[in-house]
Amino acid sequence: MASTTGTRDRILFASAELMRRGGYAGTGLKQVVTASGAPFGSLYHFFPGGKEQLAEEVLRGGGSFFLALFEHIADEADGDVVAMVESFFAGAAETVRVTDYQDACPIATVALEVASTNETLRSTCAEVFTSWLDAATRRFEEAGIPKDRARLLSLTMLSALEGAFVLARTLRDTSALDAAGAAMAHATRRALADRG
Amino acid sequence: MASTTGTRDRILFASAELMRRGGYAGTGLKQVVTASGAPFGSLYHFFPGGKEQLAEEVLRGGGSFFLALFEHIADEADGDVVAMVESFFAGAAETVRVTDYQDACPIATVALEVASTNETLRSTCAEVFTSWLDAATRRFEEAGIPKDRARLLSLTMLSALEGAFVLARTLRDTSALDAAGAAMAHATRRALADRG
DNA sequence: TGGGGACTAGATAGATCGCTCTAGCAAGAA
DNA sequence: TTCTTGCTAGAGCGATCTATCTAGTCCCCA
Repeated sequence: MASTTGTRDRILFASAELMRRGGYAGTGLKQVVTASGAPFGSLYHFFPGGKEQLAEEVLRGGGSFFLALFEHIADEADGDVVAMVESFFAGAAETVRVTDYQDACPIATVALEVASTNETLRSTCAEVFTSWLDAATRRFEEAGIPKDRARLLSLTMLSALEGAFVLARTLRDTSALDAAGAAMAHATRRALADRG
Repeated sequence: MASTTGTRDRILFASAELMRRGGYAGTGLKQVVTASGAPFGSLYHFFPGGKEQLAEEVLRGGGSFFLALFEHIADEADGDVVAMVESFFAGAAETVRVTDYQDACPIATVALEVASTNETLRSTCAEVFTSWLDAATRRFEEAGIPKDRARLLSLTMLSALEGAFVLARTLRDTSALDAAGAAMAHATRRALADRG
């Protein structure tokens, strides 16, 4: 049924936006039903596991979306991993600006909040981050960078991206993303130059 | 009065720990009084502005502490900014490990959470981040790196640190901090080599 | 046409939230 | 002593939280 999927998706979409911006504890289920226009009963019909299940699906959904975005940018760069990195950071900066410094990483806000307080959600976030790291590592390896080096480069790149998101949202300024992007492009260039 | 200051500080200390780990919305005032052992009445005696004032002081306190830590490490490195960067990331990784992946950046969890939901606390976080960036920029400049370049390097370094904290806490693994630290040490070396 | 599953709708429970209030205690000042 | 000030102590307010529960509606299919 079309409306069935619609309601469930509207709940997920609204939750994703609210949690990405305000965190897990900061997002109330009342807010979710109001923002999504869905009836309260539907929330527990589609997500019998309650708020935690809802958050889990939001995290996985955001993870898949971001992964797909990365793969798309990587495909477009067509093997040029330096261009890929530059394009990825530039796109991130653009998104942050366009959304008035509200939308950055889909899971980081929740990830930090639940890391010490909710083991289920922490491990979900860990899986998502790992899927991103695996994707980036694969692209770097395909460009000829040795496996270990590619992994370190991916860790560094994702760290720089996540941290720049924190600074950008807080300072309302994308210069951290610009600086981090330039530095990561150079690190990638160096890794390419070092390859055998 | 000694006990006066003691109670106030105990409230601040307990709040700092709880908010650093669980965020602003995720930390209840009941939790704070329980953890600190302070009576509820004292909380509003010392912090008449309520939870928001408490958070503001927690953020500023954490900011000062972290700044002092950075300055201490910078002093110990005695002008060698590469050693300073390496020592800073290594110390961060050590702290994260020792606290079982609970204590990393004192303000990042709250910063992400309030960036879009509480303008007062967002700007407090912005001031703290700016104070750190200023301190780092000054150290890089003193090592002979031109002002603009020093600023970009500081932005990149803080981004990498904050993001590596996110990954470390979520993945329960400090390899992001190790990778980011090595990359930032190299970026610093390069900035030094480029100087006039 | 009638039965059944999917979904809507919202009242309500029970706990917890931030916060206010009053009362009392301890110690220095007059 | 007596008064004042700073702090302790916790009951309790109204609001909001997550979650449950019962009814009712809709539509497909037999």
